[in-house]
Amino acid sequence: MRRPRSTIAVHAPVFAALGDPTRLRLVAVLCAGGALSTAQLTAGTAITRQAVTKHLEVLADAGLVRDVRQGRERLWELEPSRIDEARCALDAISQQWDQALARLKQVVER
Amino acid sequence: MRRPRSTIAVHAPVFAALGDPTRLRLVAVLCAGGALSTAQLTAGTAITRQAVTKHLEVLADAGLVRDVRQGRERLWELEPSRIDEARCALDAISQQWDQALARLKQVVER
DNA sequence: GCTCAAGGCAACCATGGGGTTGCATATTTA
DNA sequence: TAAATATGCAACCCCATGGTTGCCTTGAGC
Repeated sequence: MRRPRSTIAVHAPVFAALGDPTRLRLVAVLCAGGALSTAQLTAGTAITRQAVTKHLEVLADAGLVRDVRQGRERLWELEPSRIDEARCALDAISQQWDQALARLKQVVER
Repeated sequence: MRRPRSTIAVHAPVFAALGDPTRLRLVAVLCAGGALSTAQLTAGTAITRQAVTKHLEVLADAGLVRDVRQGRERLWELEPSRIDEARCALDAISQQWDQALARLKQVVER
């Protein structure tokens, strides 16, 4: 329970940000739709604009999303650089799991 | 903001479970160490056994981990079937992000 | 049977997170 | 300029979550 401490400190906030249904949905929408304003992202949601704003800022703090001011609008888009880091984190865990699965199979089939 | 609702409902809890540093560390330890007892997982931690138990049960509720009683011990191990589902979720999001990245590059390089 | 170690259970606490309302501010646009 | 739109800010609420302590139960080993 020692080695991956730094890795964990980096990746846990990303998972935490993705761990809310509303935020995961926002990410999905931004994946599909490019840059959208706060109002656009609020439309079709059952919650308030302020609540959506809070969620978007959580995603921004996790580095998953970025906001650009344009006139009176605040446009939100995926953060490309951080997204790749997040992908690496996911891949790392996937590989760990692969190895664990391989070990389990060995044990079972022995 | 409509289509991926069911997918999201399934995957968000998994990310939420991984979104805590303590739990992410527990998963890493179990990846590396096979089945370990609650006491073993608590050793080396700054928190109480009961706290560790709560975290492990959160992971179990998310389907990431499973417990097996053995004598007076409670052994914890990764849940193979659910782990694969989680991997699929991660891959799905990775692909979404890949597509989003591709679109972004097209826009930038245009 | 006794003793010790591993857990279970329940109560309790503090904080943070998800949401809301109300009102002020800044841009468009007619 | 006036009206309408898109946000910002701050206070406030409620409850889930991460943690703790205290005490009881159960299995292992002598």
